[in-house]
Amino acid sequence: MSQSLFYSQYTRYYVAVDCVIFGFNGDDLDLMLIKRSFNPGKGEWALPGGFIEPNESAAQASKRILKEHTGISDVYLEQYYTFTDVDRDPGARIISIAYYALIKVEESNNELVSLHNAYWKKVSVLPKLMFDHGAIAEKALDQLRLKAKHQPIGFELLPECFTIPQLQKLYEAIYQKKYDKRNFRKKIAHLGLMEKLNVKDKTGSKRGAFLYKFNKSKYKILADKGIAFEI
Amino acid sequence: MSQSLFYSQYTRYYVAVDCVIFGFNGDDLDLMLIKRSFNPGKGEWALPGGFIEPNESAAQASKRILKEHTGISDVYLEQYYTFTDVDRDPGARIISIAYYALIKVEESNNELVSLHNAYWKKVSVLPKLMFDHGAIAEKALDQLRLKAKHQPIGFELLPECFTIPQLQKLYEAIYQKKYDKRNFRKKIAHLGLMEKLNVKDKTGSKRGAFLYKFNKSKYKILADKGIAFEI
DNA sequence: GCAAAAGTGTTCGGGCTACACCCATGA
DNA sequence: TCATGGGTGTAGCCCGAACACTTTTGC
Repeated sequence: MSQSLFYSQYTRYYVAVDCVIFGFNGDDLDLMLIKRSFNPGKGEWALPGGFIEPNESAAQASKRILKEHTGISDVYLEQYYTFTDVDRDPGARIISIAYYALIKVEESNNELVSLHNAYWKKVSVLPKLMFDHGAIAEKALDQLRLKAKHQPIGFELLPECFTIPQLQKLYEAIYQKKYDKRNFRKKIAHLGLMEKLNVKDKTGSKRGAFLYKFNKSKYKILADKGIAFEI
Repeated sequence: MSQSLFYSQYTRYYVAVDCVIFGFNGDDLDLMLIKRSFNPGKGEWALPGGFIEPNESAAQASKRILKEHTGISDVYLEQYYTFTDVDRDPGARIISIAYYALIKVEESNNELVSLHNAYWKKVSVLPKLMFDHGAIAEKALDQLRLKAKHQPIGFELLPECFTIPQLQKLYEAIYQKKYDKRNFRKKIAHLGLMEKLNVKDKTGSKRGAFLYKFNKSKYKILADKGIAFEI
């Protein structure tokens, strides 16, 4: 085995990825949790996850798991921490590389979701999770909050076209905090990255609210110039 | 083996930690690099690192490596990314959990440093590194820059007592950017977290500059109240 | 006395906050 | 016509950026 040539005296470990999958339902920020049907941890709530295969990177493994659970292959994924405590899994020593994903819930395949015993749960009132998955989820939320301030990742949770009130509700759900709608609008407008469409969404109100698109390419040009996004 | 009870069908991998050790010499931000004396990668520049032992977490492993290379055991350490590309190490598949460390160079044991063929190299002009270590170091620098804006981690690179010009030079080295000294002083003073000592440091100038200490406990109180640190 | 670094204030503009009313529409 | 959410402007304050001269002292 060439694998052993230099390093054979060292121990090898199981390495898994765990995915903290965020979705936004219009009011709450949700997280996809699995009701575990097998041991260890049978009957408990857990994060979707799986072992890394020999031919794939951790990013590929988490994409695979994302696709298995939602049917979506083009997903915003961010690796944020690796959990290595010796006793974190009672079944064996497992090192777990954690990713959080932002998905547009309306694109996810509900049949696949239920097939995996997966449910959307509000992040504001999460149940107790198996092993250290509670800490894994908490840290994901911290990282999401940190990142969403400086990078336009919120849009990954919204449909391509969305209204300003929807966007505001999303940020309110992420930060668990109300914003003044006039100031919020001003800040968004000031970014200069929104394309207003001449179409209204009437699902949220009688009057209807204008739809907007986020101009990703314009953002990239600004980002390359070193101009910061801030929300 | 209980290790195999649930998971025996899965592959196990070597898991290492790599440490990006930052130090500040008064002018430049430095990084500790090893001139490798063994294969794979013999003769190339590499990050200090090592394999995780069965009885230790990744954090413990990186502390161990830090201590081996510098003699210091109380070190600011931050895990920031895990590198998992299948072919990242030509010798075998190795998953590497990367940490960056901030140390006070004056506390490090130079004999230990040279014993490991380690050298301090300016981050502004790094040599080519072995395997993906260049990318690992780059990402560490990105993370350091991100974090140093919002958390008082710069002080980990300075002696306990330092002057304002020293502090300014440190931030200039981190961000590769000059600051106006009047504005810098104001910003620092405005934090209200510096204790001015009635002692001057005369090593940097004839006139001498007053020494200060960072008031960690005061910072913690503010941080717990949710008051942000910003620099 | 001069070189070299330390130390100090003011002005201006932009962005953040706080705040209240009219608009459009479906029921 | 009324209830519901969409949409708009202004005033005050604070903060960050720009900018130049005096002080101290070792040589």
